[in-house]
Amino acid sequence: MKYEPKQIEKKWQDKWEESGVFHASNTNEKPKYYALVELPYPSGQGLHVGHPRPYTALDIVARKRRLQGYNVLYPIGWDAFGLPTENYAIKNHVHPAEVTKKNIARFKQQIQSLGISFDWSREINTTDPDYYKWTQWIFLQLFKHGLAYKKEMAVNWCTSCKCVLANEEVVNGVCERCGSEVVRRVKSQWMLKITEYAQRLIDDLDLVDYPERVKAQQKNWIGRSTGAEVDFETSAGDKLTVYTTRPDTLYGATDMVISPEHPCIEKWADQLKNLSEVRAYQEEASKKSDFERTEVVKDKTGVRLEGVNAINPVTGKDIPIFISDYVLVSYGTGAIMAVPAHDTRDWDFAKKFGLPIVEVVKGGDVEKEAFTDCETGVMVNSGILDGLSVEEAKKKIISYLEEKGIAKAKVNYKLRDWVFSRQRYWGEPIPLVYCEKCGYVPIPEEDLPLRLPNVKSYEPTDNGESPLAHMTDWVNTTCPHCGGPAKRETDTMPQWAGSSWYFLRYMDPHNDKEFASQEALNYWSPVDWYNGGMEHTTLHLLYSRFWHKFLYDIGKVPTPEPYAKRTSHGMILGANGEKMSKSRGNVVNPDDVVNEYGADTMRLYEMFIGDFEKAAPWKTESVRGCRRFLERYWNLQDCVKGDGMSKKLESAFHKTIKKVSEDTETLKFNTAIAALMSLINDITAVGSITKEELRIFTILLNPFAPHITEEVWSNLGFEGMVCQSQWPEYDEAKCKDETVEIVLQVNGKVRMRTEVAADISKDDAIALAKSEQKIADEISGKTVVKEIYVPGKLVNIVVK
RNA sequence: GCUGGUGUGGCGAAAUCGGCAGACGCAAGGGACUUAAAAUCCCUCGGUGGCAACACCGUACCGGUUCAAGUCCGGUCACCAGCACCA
Repeated sequence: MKYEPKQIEKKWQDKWEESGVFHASNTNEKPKYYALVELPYPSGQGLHVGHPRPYTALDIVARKRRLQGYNVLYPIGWDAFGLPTENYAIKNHVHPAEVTKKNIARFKQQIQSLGISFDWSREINTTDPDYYKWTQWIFLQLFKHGLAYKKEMAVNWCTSCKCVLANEEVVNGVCERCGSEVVRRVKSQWMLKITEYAQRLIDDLDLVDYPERVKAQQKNWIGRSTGAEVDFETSAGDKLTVYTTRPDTLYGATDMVISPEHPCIEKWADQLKNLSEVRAYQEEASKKSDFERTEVVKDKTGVRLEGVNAINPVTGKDIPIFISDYVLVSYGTGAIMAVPAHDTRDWDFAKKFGLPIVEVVKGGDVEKEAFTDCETGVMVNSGILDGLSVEEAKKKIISYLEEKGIAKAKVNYKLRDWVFSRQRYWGEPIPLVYCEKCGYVPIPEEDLPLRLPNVKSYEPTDNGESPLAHMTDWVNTTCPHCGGPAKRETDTMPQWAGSSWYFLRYMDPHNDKEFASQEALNYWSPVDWYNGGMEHTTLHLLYSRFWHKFLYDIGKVPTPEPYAKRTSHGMILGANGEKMSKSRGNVVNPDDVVNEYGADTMRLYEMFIGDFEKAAPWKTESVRGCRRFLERYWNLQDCVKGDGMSKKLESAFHKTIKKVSEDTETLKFNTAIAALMSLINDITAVGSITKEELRIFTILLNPFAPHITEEVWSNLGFEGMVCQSQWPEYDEAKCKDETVEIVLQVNGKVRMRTEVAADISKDDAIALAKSEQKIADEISGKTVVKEIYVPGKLVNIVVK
């Protein structure tokens, strides 16, 4: 009997689907387990070899949990709104919904060929009106709670997509998706107040089990800093407020810098002697893209505001005010106090403009460079602060200024609100109408979903309006509030909307009364294990935590955090170690691998390739090794002799059960497979296997290679399917061998190895070592200083 | 610059608490079987020296702690990812 994956894989996939073994139940006595992978975007290229890596990994976890007696939810769906589909539709004159349907069919067929144990009865699709009804509903709740607002603001505009991008979607000044230039444009946009949740998004990271790098990256992105806002009197008779994290250096503030967009400039326009110069600088700054403005290497530029000065509140001195584009209007108050001696940017600026540099923290040479160390410095030239440490000085100056009413402690975040509107067709319509009398009014919840109308052309427009704006029939409507004429919002939601809550829908996907029932939410929440890509750490992962916290606040979900545990997989690279891409010509299609080697080999190889969390290059030669292993396993069917556990293999089996059980919990699939390979080497050495041993081996291998193990299971005549059997237990006592090989060392150098009883005493072990001729020769004539015995490992005799 | 991470054979990689460096697999070389090839099975496989037993060296680099360091500590270099004029 030869191993022919083609003949068995489809057969078992059909049996699993027909029998519904992987369908989760919402009413079950068993403990629940919710395993989740990021729902894919069904692109036109189909699956590539990177997709199955996380799917297989959590499939192993899901299958193992079922064998351990859990009621497992392991769902899948499609995040199908988005630009690539829309662009393809425009180019080829097909409806995006048609493209989406086709792409999904292809993805589904490909994923199913891998034997992933998804519960297909809960499949969702973010572009399905029955789904986006609830995306719109959540948006309306955000709106009703004041967390969605419209704002005229400078936004990132992708020149090629002709669409606004969120800050998170701009990478190195270009569009994350298409790589085109991103410019600033002032537009009125829907915003979501994610900043209101900034602190909780940091704090609640303590509640969850995420990799350190994910937590660090999120904290970094939110960018909390503590400091103070300080008011400076100006010669114009008003106040200029700055934000600083170093209030301790206030005595060293010798000038002020405000951003070119700062409103004070308009206020002071009449008093500025060099207004035209100031205007010219503002004009220049406004033309620059964000990327140009934030390039670090470039020289500082700026213009002094002639005619208005500020007064340092502690030294009483007049100090000049500059405008410069190194100060951002969108952070803090858009104005800073410059302390050239203790801030590198202020130092550069002061050097360029010949401004004084006053040292107020001793410890460096401020003529050579800014001294920014907060740990070691001591305050000088600082009146009431002299002699204090930086930390002490911060506290003292803030309370001193607070008493005088000119400062207050302040926390700031780098995180900005989420730009939520897109000027494109293929997204969820924003369910609001604009009425001249009533303003923005939500459409009634019972009218949801607000369906995307069929348009003839999806072309984005150059004036920045959504293609929906041309559909006057659809746009013109009546105000749900006053009944007067009104216009629909024509922007759509960003792609991130649908994926910000999809994991909740899986819990109760066919509910038409609620996004999910309370019972389902209470039963399944939270997601027990969520695996996804690192690239989503500051996008999807942060956005969905925000939405979930909001739903928690309004009493709709039972837990403050959506995901109890998050892990991240590494990318699968081309054979040349580069990222797989069409242009590099190094793309491997999973269909080809499945065709040639079978899905089980494909799965096994993807798990064996290396550290799950690290990137790994694909090597087709290495795939063979996994196929060989499966064939050796297949051939064990011909070597079955006897029942029960054989003495020879007992401890090897217990050790392997232990190793595989533990390693699959810690993402070490590669070493779990290595352990199974070792066990097969042991079995081959013995020459035969009992039926019971093969039964256990089959269960252990089942989560990794589900098809071949079902076939062997049925060939052996066992009841039911392996995937419904029970995960084997190991006995710690039986994991130990009776004898072990230990190393005999002299002065830490290995001199020889010997077999001893596992429970040998220290004295006996050392005596045994000394009785060996080789060791005795080494130590003779020397003084024994120390004797070390590490049970099961080694004896070390230290001599002088 | 800041944050997090990585550095081990020809290659992918292993190595709970500091305790045999290189498990497992790939590739390569040799052998068996075969008319032959493929497949399979067996052997070798970090470096240097040696006929050999064996010895010495070896986990990016320099130093330290320790009976013992890939692992801990201090410093340096290189690479990867994220952030970056955020005051």
